Amino acid sequence: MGTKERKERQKAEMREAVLSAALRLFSDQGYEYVTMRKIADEIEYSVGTIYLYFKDKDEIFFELHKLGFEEFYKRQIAIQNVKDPLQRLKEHGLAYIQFAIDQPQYYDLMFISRIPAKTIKQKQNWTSGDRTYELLKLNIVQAKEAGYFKGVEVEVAAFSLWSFVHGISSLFVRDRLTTIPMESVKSLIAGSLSFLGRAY
Amino acid sequence: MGTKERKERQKAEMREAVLSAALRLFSDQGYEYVTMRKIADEIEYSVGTIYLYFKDKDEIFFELHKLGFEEFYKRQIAIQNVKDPLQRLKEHGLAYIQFAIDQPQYYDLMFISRIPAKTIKQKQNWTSGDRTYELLKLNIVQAKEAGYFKGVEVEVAAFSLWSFVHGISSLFVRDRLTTIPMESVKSLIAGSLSFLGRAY
Amino acid sequence: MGTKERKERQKAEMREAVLSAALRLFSDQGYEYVTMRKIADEIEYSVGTIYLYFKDKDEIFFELHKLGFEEFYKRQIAIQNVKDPLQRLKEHGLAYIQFAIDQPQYYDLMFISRIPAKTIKQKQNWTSGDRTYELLKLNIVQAKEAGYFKGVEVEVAAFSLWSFVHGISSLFVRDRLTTIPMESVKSLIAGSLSFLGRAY
Amino acid sequence: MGTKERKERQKAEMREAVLSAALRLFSDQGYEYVTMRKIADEIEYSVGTIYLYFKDKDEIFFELHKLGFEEFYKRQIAIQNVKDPLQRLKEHGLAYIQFAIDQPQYYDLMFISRIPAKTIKQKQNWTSGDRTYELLKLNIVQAKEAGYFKGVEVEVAAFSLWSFVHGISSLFVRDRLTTIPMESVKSLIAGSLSFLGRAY
DNA sequence: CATGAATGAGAATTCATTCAT
DNA sequence: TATGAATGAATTCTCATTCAT
Repeated sequence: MGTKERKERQKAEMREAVLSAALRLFSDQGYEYVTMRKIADEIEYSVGTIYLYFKDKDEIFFELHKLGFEEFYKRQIAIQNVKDPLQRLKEHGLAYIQFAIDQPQYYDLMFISRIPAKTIKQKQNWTSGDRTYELLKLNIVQAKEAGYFKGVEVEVAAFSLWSFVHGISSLFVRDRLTTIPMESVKSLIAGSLSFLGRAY
Repeated sequence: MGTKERKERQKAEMREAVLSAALRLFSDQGYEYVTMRKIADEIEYSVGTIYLYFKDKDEIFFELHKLGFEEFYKRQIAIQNVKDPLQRLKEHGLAYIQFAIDQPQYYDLMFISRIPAKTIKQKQNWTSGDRTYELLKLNIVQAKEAGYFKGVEVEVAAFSLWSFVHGISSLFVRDRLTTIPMESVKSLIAGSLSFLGRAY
Repeated sequence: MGTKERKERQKAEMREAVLSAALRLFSDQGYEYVTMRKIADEIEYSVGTIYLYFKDKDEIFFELHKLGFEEFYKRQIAIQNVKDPLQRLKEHGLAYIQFAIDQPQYYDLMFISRIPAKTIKQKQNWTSGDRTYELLKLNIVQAKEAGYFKGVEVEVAAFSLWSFVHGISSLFVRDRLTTIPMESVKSLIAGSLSFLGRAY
Repeated sequence: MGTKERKERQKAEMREAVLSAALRLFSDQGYEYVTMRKIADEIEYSVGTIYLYFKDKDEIFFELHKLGFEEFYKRQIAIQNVKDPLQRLKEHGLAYIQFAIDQPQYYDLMFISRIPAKTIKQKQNWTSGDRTYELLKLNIVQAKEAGYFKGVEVEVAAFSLWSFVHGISSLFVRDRLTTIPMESVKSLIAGSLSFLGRAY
């Protein structure tokens, strides 16, 4: 019977609808502004219905967290097929920032926002964060083998690169670049990345 | 009679007590989770008492904002007497990060947190932020005159440096460095700064 | 299925319950002393529940205002089919006072109480008040045509009659007639009206 | 020693200052708007000081009540020396309305406002109100003896006259006469009184 | 006499969550 | 599955009143 499957698909669709509404609201007005009622209004269901799909408000945000990290890690993996180690490293950084540009709400949620303390289970996500960091270090090691990063410890290089892209991303996501004309932000970012390249 | 003076001192102390409790809570739990009651409990006074010293919740956060930027700018200014342009630039970055390390709660409030939209008066503070950015650019121009940053636009360099120190600071402030043993964080930061120096 | 209808009826009943509790309290204790909690206690629901039916406290009082004026105007209209102009005028006055006697709480709300300044929309209600006044003047004009009110300006007559019935009504509504035995109040009022009739 | 006297005078002056500030605020924005702090600000003393002169907020309004009735009764008495009974009666009504015009805050407080239930002692004031009513009836009796009010019971006539002047006064005090151009209010009132005179 | 500091009680309003239908 | 009704707990803020100085 496909009935079961259909039901599951419907269930999944409903969950997605809730999540995307929550993410939209979150990004529009900030975490504190998202109320269950607003999510319900957004998807045109009653408040109670949401509780059929999610245990509580926290679960919604935990799920968003998870989805964000999945999408994020997927992009990181996609980079790994680039052959040249240095090129791969650059693409890595670009992909990181591109994620922040494409999905600022997720970036905010994942790397900037304070998440309700209750959610300890996040361990799981951080694993995902850690995986990314390990990937970065791996790429640096390989770049070193190819002759780059002479005299720089792997840890130091990894931390530097991460800080750099996170700095750019969070300034972007939190609109701290209002001083700078929006049109030139992209070229500015590109410039910054190549400037950093001088240190390799 | 020093009566009047004493009273004023007491008044100032009370304001300070409220502010420091608020800052502590704010940084622990985020703006939206700090309630007047929590602040009152923290200082062991009744809620109403806070209203004798601050008009409303916003005023407390506005005041913290202001104090933070004052301290921040003071540190920036202190650097300017360093003669060598490159050295000055390095100290500039170090001072920025040092502020985040010494005053993580302020750094959070000033550069990471979403601030209540109401507070428009903040212009004043952002001016302070802008002043700092102008200072950074000035220092870069002077470093260029001394032969550094060849082939790098001032804007690009400024943005890169700012992103870098902000990245480091916010990873530190938001405890994203738990992976890394706390003892080595300092040397890691130093290493990073000198790594970036290779790009000048 | 009458389910929908029943629900709507229930909703209407709840609104009515809130309104009637509010009116009762309002008239007992005055607008400023009626709190949402008191209304809630009165109807034995939680405070929050009231907000499911009314946007805020003001809306409750605005609604009462509206209902009061509707009932009031309905009574005025009913009089208009009396043929004889003088008789009509007398009935007009009687109906006015009768409304105050039947619905002292509404009368209080509509013609005596100070109403929250916010409620500007009241225009709508005052229009209703104005309509009544216009009706009164019309009736006087017609009574004049029938030979009454000789040598008295319409405006003066209208104001006099209005003052008179309002005076009676508000003394009654605000219990200023305690001196007078309640049984004889009615005949007193009747006597007053016929006394005034001598002036026509 | 005049010391004691001076002290008492000062005390009386202070009480007066509080009372007049309270009355001013009361008339500006309504009873509920008068807070102890606002009274204190108005007289430029601290809140606590008021409690040295008045037991609590109620006492202030009770006192105002009393003063109002004293002034009111004084005016009524002043009329009594008019010889002609009818003329005296007319002056009586005029004086009543004039009081409402001169002291709308007092009139409001005394004859319209709901007073906090606590204040039961008001008996005392009502005595004053009663005295006035007795005076009115006395004047009517004397007017009857002079041939007026033929066929009208004293009670009815008294109630009618009182209702009439109270109606006028309260419409005036509560600004229900906005429809009517303020300039013509006075002549309107005069007209009304003489209109009523036709019924004597 | 005068005050400034402090507070408890209470105001309107919001919201996550539950539950009978 | 979906909902609408209901609520308790929490929020910010106000105010009459007390009291040590």
